[in-house]
Amino acid sequence: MQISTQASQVTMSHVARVAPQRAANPDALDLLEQFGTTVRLVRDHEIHAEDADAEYCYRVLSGCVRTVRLMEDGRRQVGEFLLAGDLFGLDDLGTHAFAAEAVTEVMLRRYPRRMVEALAESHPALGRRLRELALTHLRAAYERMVLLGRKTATERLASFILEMDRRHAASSNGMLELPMSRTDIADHLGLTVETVCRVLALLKRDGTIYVSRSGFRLLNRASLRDLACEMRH
Amino acid sequence: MQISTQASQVTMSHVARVAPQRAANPDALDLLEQFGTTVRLVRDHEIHAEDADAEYCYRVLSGCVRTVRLMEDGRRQVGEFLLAGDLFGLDDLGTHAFAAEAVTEVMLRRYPRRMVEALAESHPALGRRLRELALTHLRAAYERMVLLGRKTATERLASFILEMDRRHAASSNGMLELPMSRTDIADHLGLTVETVCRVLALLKRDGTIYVSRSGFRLLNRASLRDLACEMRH
DNA sequence: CGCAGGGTTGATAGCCTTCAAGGTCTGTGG
DNA sequence: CCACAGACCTTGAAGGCTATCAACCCTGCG
Repeated sequence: MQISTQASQVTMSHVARVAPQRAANPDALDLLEQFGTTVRLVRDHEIHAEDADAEYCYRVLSGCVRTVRLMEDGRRQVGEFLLAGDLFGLDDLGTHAFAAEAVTEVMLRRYPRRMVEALAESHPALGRRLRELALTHLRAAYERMVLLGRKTATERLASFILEMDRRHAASSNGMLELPMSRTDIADHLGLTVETVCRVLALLKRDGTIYVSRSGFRLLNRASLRDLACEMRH
Repeated sequence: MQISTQASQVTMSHVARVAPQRAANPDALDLLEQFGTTVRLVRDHEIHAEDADAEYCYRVLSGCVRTVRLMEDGRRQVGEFLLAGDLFGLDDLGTHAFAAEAVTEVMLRRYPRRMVEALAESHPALGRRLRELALTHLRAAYERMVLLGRKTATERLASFILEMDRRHAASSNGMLELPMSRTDIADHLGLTVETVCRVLALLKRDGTIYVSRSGFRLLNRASLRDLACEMRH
């Protein structure tokens, strides 16, 4: 295990919040902090396997994580990408439905599930927060069902780029840096690498986005929103 | 509104449980019962709209409900089918992400969300149960992402039939009666009606299932499971 | 410098959709 | 009781979107 566990000396200020909140109104999730351990993982390291007992849950401090489901014949579905501030490993009951892997080198804060559940028992606010979190994820999952079930390749890419732009608060100088490969994006959107490339080339030609190997620049948000076929947002 | 609200005289014995449990270990959800109202709705009646404030949640007593998302150009995604015993309307925070409609004539037990949330505050067991429920739905949602993102038409149908068979406890004489139309099934699986028909015809020719207008008979479960491409179950 | 892995582009194929038409069932009204 | 209308289902033919196969490019790194 190439995990470098550091002493649990992380103060609150170092920990990205799940949702930015007023300092006066601390997040119930902060309760977990005292039981957290910080770990650093190299690129492509498996954080937990499919079907593994859900011993821990995690918060991404930096870097990017993907959740993955592999079919016997090699077909792959990327459930989601987790960015700094995101929690994962809480959406499972006994065992994880998806594996989790480091897309880039990542720093994670790791919490024992057993401890989380115990805390939730004694702190109703935490229990409430956990349910709220599950419901937020559920809504995102339903949204993705529409994407996977009914949207075209172009619509999927447009939706994906907008979602990433929305989540990626820290986009330096208007550039949306995306750490995952084209293959990862394809497996997330139910497409192939080639289709992802072609659609990105189209959007680039249209002047809708600028595309480089590791990122995008959104040149025409209105056009993207039209393409994404979403009513809200 | 063609809702016939009946006096709240339903005793526990009339209410299907979400998950069958030992009578000695009552479900925390039973707490809601005293605040429930029974309503009967005709086929195709809208139970709640997309984006509607989530005022109520529901338990299906009999019949079938679908959750639906409509895109501007008419494309439709059926989120899920709810059968007797299933709860819905709890998976939303402020507003419903999908509309809900009666597939058949349905009897519903309706509970005010406000009351549910209040009860969850004072009864930790209920809060826990609600989170458990959300996580169960979340797992199902992730499973469906694999289906929509990576499975072929045949695999989708096989998975669907097996899922329905699993959930539809009361299948009289081995016949799996499905109340929803081919169009509903298609919109649930990200396919067209025609494809659903063709694949069903194939499975029938193979001798895997028997198909009639309103139901199926599973003749070869092993074959179906192979086709479904699921490791578990 | 050469290699390996990811990215891009082109040509072809295939699965599913679209369009079209006919079939079947059900409920309704004469 | 029967005829009819309409909705749903089924099947066929053609087309399109995306996948597959293949080749080449680019970049980072040993």
